[in-house]
Amino acid sequence: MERNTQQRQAILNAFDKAERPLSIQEILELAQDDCPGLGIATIYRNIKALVGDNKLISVEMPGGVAYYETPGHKHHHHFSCTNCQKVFDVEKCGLNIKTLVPDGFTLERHEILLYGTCGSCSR
Amino acid sequence: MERNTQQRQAILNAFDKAERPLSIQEILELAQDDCPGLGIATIYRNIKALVGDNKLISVEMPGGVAYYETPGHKHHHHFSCTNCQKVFDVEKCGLNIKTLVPDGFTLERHEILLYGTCGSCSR
DNA sequence: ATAGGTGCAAACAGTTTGCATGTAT
DNA sequence: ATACATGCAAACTGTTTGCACCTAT
Repeated sequence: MERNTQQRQAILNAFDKAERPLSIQEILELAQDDCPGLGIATIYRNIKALVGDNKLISVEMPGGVAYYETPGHKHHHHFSCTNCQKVFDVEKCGLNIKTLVPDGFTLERHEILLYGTCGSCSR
Repeated sequence: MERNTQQRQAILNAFDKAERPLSIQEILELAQDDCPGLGIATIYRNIKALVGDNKLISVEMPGGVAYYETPGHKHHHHFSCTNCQKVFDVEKCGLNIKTLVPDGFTLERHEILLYGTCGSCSR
């Protein structure tokens, strides 16, 4: 992943436009606005390379759908709208997760998933 | 889902034996001990029916793999071992999740996923 | 006896890969 | 010029479905 192709630009631009975690399908649709004809295989290849380079982070949400977001945010979690299926960042954390870990287990990381309806869908 | 078939017995028995959330593949392997020749389609059909009847609950874990567990536990969360891939219940919760929800969003439920190594793999 | 369940194989959906062509350097 | 990236189509993997046969009731 070294060249600066139109396709790769369009993919990164999708994240700038959206400002929230995106699924593969969402990335495809947004990036095709900039780059018609962009193929799904190119999305998968670029996303995999970008995740490998730590230029994107994957957020695996239930339902078997992976979302991706740009790194550099501070520690945060995710809210999944059960109506529109969009995923949003939740900036706060501050919970004492360590109290949950069973004896003998070693905690590496944690994820908190919130489900409900987002601002637009709650109205 | 009304009949009490050998296959269905073997599937439910797998959960009794395991006492932890199981993936489709884990269910298949355990249930085939009791019922050789059991087909994967039967697992999917039974699991879907049992979840529909609230006789099983699905726990969607990252990586696109769904786990299933018996209901009736109190509110709890899950620990996923990054070494052996097994999923364990975490009985405690008691965190104040509501403080995380953004303004205008409506929270329906939450899931906390812990990742690390389990008791056996930490040794 | 018969409605519902099973196993197999085919169908599907999402993801990955091989290959000839295109393009950024 | 050339090595890397793309688009297409084929291959794969996990899940679902159609259908003839089987079995619990």
